[in-house]
Amino acid sequence: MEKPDLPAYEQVKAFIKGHISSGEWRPGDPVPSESVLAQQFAVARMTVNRALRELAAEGLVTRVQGSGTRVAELHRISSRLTIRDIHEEVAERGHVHTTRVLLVAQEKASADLAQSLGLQRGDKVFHTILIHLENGVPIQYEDRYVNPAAAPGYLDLDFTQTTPTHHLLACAPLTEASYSIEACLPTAEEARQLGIKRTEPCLAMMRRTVSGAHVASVARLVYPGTRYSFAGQFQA
Amino acid sequence: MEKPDLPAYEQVKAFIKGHISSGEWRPGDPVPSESVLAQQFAVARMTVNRALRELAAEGLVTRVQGSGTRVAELHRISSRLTIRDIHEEVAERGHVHTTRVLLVAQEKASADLAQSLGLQRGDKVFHTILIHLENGVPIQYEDRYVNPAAAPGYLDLDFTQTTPTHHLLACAPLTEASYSIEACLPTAEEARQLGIKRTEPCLAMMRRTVSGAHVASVARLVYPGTRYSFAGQFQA
DNA sequence: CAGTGGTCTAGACCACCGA
DNA sequence: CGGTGGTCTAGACCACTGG
Repeated sequence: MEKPDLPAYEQVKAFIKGHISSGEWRPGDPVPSESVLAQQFAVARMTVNRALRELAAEGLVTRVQGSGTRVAELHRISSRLTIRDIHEEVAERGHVHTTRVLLVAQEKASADLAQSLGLQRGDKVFHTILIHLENGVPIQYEDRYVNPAAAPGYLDLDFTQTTPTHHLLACAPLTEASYSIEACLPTAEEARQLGIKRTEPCLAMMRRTVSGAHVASVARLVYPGTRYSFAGQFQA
Repeated sequence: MEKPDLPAYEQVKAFIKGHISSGEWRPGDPVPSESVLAQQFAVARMTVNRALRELAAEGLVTRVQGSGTRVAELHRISSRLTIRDIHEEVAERGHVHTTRVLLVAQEKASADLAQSLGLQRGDKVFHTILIHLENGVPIQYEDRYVNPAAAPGYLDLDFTQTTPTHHLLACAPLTEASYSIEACLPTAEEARQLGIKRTEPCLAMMRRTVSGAHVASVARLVYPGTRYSFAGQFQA
């Protein structure tokens, strides 16, 4: 009795999922129409519609108006990669997060940086460099530029108490973000601050966040390869 | 006239999204109740319900039965990382994908491997090692173990014509997958086959796929850091 | 208790597809 | 053309929350 009274639309979903994951219905095969399923389960078509709509959103089936519903070609495994505030992430592991502040400054934007932030060359930008530690061990080197228009009070923060991410999310509502992850070797300075050898590979994430009309911030986050990994999973 | 007749539920979603991304409604603020919005837009409550349900699924609002709907704390930026068949990925860039086959063998599982695949130590497993090339340049070293129960005919494939991923998806419907990405240095053999120096950092993805009751496959995919990166983006 | 969201119904009209 | 999915309605009952 593990499913006392699953909602009807969940029962329909489970029915379809079962046939798909058992291999009985193969990619490309048609799924019974909404009206057929509605009769079969003795529920309203709207209920079946919700079930199929959610399965489509999950990528398990594809739907074409006028044509029908089919089992999706599962060639793209897609999973959510979640990027979180590092303080929360460490705290959730039951560990202690501390921050070492290396630089808090106002600078003039270089041509490249101005481009990234949507500013003019020479415009003022905020620049911080921090080391994040988990139980005293460095796990991230954070080199960040912030658009003053998005977070005017940024430089006045006490970064040992608040992470840049936390403040930026609070004061510049996030509308868009992009990132890329690659492998690299640390610079001399990064290696020194992270306490690793220059030959130790690292994960580098470049992240750019947009808030409304402004690019809020661009950051380069370097993680020692032996102390960090990105993980995720996918469930049908 | 860019939105001739957006569906009603989309209009409600747009209304809410607008207030959130403009910063007018801040994280934690209450969103008008379903009945209020239904009156305001002169639509049925079901329509508003769908709008709010989808916004909740997108992570923009949180809903608690009996309490209400609130603007979500946007502390987790979450985006879809899509894992795709490398052949498709290369083909989509308009490039040529080729494969170099280094090993196709049947082996006895070591204790560790048996554990990963859900088998007993000494059970037979299939093992392949391939190099994937994009326009003749090595971009991935694929070291894969396959559970014979999930893909009995695996060893008979011509891996210069079909990728393991492609065959596995076709013959063992995917129900679950997990992965982790980390930075590493290549082994001597990996470096040699990829044509890189042993000091060049790489991205390594460990991937484990499950099909129904079986673990179908575990693979280690090594990418030269200078030739590959994972990228994604998030849109509010 | 009144208000909220969670679910469901039995209809309906429409746009679209394929034969 | 008939069948499909896309959307919508005006009700309904329920479980849950908060004061």
